Amino acid sequence: MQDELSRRLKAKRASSTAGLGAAFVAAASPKLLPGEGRLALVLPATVCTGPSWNQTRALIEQDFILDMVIASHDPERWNFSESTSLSEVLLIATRRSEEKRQTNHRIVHVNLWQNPSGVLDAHRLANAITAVEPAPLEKHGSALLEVDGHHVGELISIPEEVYAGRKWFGVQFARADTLRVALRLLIEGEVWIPGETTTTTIPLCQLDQLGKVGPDRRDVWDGFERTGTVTAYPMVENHDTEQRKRMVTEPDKYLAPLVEPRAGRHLRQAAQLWQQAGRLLVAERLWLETTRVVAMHSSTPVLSNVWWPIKTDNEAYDKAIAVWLNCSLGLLTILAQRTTTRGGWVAMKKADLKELPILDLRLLTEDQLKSMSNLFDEMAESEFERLPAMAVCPARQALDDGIANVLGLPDLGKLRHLIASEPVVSNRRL
DNA sequence: TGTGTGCCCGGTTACTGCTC
DNA sequence: GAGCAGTAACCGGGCACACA
Repeated sequence: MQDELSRRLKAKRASSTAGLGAAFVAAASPKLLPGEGRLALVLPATVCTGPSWNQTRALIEQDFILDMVIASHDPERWNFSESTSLSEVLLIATRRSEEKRQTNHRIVHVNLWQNPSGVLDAHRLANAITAVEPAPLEKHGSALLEVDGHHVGELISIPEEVYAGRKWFGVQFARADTLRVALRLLIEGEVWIPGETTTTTIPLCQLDQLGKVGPDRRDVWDGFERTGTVTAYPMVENHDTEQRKRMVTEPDKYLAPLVEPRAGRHLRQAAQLWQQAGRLLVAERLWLETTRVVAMHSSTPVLSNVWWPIKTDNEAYDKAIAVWLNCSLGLLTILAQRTTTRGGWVAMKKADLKELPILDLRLLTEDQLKSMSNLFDEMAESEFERLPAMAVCPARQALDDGIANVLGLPDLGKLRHLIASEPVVSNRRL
């Protein structure tokens, strides 16, 4: 794995846009001390936000200290390299001896709302970065980047220890306040709405503590073939966002177990795969701009080609989790945990889904759990707007209000607006 | 032609059970 | 317990296809 990452890192470094990286390194990174060296890397966002994020960081931190992470939230250009259109992240790190490492090191995140299009623009932006003191994560306020009278991004600094055992959440949101809401929820279990002085604590746990995530689409393909004929193995097929508007779904296809393995493949035992079928479904890959629901509930256990089936031992849990993941707080956790491929084209990897922080239903009162389940039943047939319209979507508002009522939370309207206007969701510049 | 969605190749890594 | 083999679990990403 390390060898593979080394190869990919070197390949990526060689193909990166030298002008942008050089400009940032020259103007925007901290001054070097004698004996120190500097490294600028452009990496695919999948490397920083996907399941291999920890190996990537370990590789860099063998000899370097990460100083700055620059991410583009510009829908017109998610990339820094000329050779790709996929989302990328620019890292600036310093080779520093062990004794010179600071104990209170902070990583500066630069989240660009407009990605500079050339070397001269990059220089001006880099100079602007040096002129702005990053806003600390722990405090309020924004450190806006201004070039030619236009705000083109934000700086926020995050203590290194916040990232212990966690992926680089700092690249996931364009604005500091959205990031603060997400991190306070994920790390502290605190629901905080920007502008409010109080917070509400809710119990969270990992998704795999409440249910088991089922087989991926490859496994299903290696054990079954799809058919319109009724079999003992129902499935939910595809993710047409014009069809998937509700939290409730029914099987719409069937699976027939393979007798022989597909060419060049091992046969997966259908019975074994079927043991992992679930009533709860969570989107495996999605376009944030078009998607309406990220989790659904089926009346019977199913497998799927584009949804993760999740098997719990409690149908009330299935319904409550579907409600939670589709409300603004659940969506925020999905966005934070996502693997970015290109802008709003994102994936929920199995490893990330298992660790996804969700409401710990085991710690709710019986009445609260019943209310969550009832909320699902009441809203099962409601149609949701696409995520960019979630701020004005009556169904999403009703869902948020219902959750807030059950858990004693403040109004989540401001959070809906924040999420809906994130460029990765709206596909529009801030 | 671009966007959105789905298919599936060609693997690697993790896990498990067996033998010594 | 170490080493090994077979199997299960999992993945990146290129490409196909429908449709506007």
